[in-house]
Amino acid sequence: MDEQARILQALGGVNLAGHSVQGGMALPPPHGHDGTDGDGRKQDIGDILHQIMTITDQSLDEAQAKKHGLNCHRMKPALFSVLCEIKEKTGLSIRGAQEEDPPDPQLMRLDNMLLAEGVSGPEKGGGSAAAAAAAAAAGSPTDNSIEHSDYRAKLSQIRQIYHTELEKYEQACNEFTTHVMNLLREQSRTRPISPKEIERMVNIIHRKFSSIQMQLKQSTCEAVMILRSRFLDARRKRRNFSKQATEILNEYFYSHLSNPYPSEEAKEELAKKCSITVSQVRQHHLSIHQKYVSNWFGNKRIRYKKNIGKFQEEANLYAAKTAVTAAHAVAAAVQNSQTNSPTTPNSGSSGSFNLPNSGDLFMSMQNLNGDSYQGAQVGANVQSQVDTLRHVISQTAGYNDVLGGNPMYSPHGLNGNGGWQDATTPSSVISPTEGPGSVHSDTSN
DNA sequence: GGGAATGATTAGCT
DNA sequence: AGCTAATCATTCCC
Repeated sequence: MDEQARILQALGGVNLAGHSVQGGMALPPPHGHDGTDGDGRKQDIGDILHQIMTITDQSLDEAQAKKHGLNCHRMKPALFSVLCEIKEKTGLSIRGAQEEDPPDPQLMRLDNMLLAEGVSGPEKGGGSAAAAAAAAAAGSPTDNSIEHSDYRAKLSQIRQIYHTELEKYEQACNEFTTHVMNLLREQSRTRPISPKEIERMVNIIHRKFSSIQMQLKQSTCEAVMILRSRFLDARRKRRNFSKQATEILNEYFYSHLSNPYPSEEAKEELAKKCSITVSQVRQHHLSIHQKYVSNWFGNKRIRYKKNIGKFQEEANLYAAKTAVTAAHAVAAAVQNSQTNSPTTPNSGSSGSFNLPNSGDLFMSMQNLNGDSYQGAQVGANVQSQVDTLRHVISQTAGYNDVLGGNPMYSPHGLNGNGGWQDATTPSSVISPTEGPGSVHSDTSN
């Protein structure tokens, strides 16, 4: 500051102290001093300075004329360099404060969300399978897809608006920026403006515009959320599976009671069988139908475990149902085994039962489960078949002992440590050992 | 209308 | 990544 004043004083006796040069503040006209003619030159310089300082306050035409006049002034080069020097000194304090601000977390959140919702990202291919990833709405395929297309139409509407607006903003921003830059560059011939300053100004402009963009993004997000809650939060709007589907799932569940964890393939198969036949959309790597199945099994397991007593009847029902099939299959298998060599990995050769074709019983289990569960798992599957058979046998009475007496029977599907086993320990469901009739004696906790 | 049933979602765990 | 357990939200059924 002092220095600035000193320089100016030396130059023309005009005291600038306390005034920001770049601020473009108008100074009181210097001729307020007594116009002692002794210094025409001083007066002259004062005038020039004053003109420079107030150049931004004038109308364009006026300024243009003045500028021209200034540029032609003989003292201009000297004055200009001095001003540049001053500027350099004062400029130091200005810059350095805010260079690169870190990305705004809120903005990032908005961006992420827009991307996730498919608003800001690349256009999703019109392919039939593509767009629907987000929409995991339950329900029948038909109204599902109707809701879908409706949703997608609305979403793309939003998307379009968003993009045109964004483009508009960007364009406006660019226009404004170049305009300001031109202006500043133009002025920099008259008053000292460093490129850095121009850059700074551009940054300020960009920041302003991006805050406007943020508003756009925010309202877009809001719109999407509303849309979502209207349509897709039909995610929560559940719909019961068809009776048939539940039946199929229950069949699988109770016939695999000792290990009701369908493999991925089994899930897919089940989903297919349950006629949830919308296009296969991959979520993560799980088809949404598998997800339905997974949900179902998750719920089923937990609810069964929580209150086995309540499900007893159902268990019996399905066990009987499937066991009939099983029995047939076994019968056929026995016949076959006399001619064909057994093909299954004989895990444990459980008792007198040879179940070479057990895999056919429930949706070709060999393929479904054998692959991923292997070893012990195969044992578990065989086990489950045996469970079913035992159950039905005990119910139809008469054959209790064929299998019943075998104490090694308790399932060993996973292990003993608190997993599914504890709760399902079959004695409750299948209870041949408890003697006939006591099947239902098992009450809740 | 109200409770039971049930599909979906979530946090937390492994 | 898949599971359990708790919970939410809707539908079913009396």
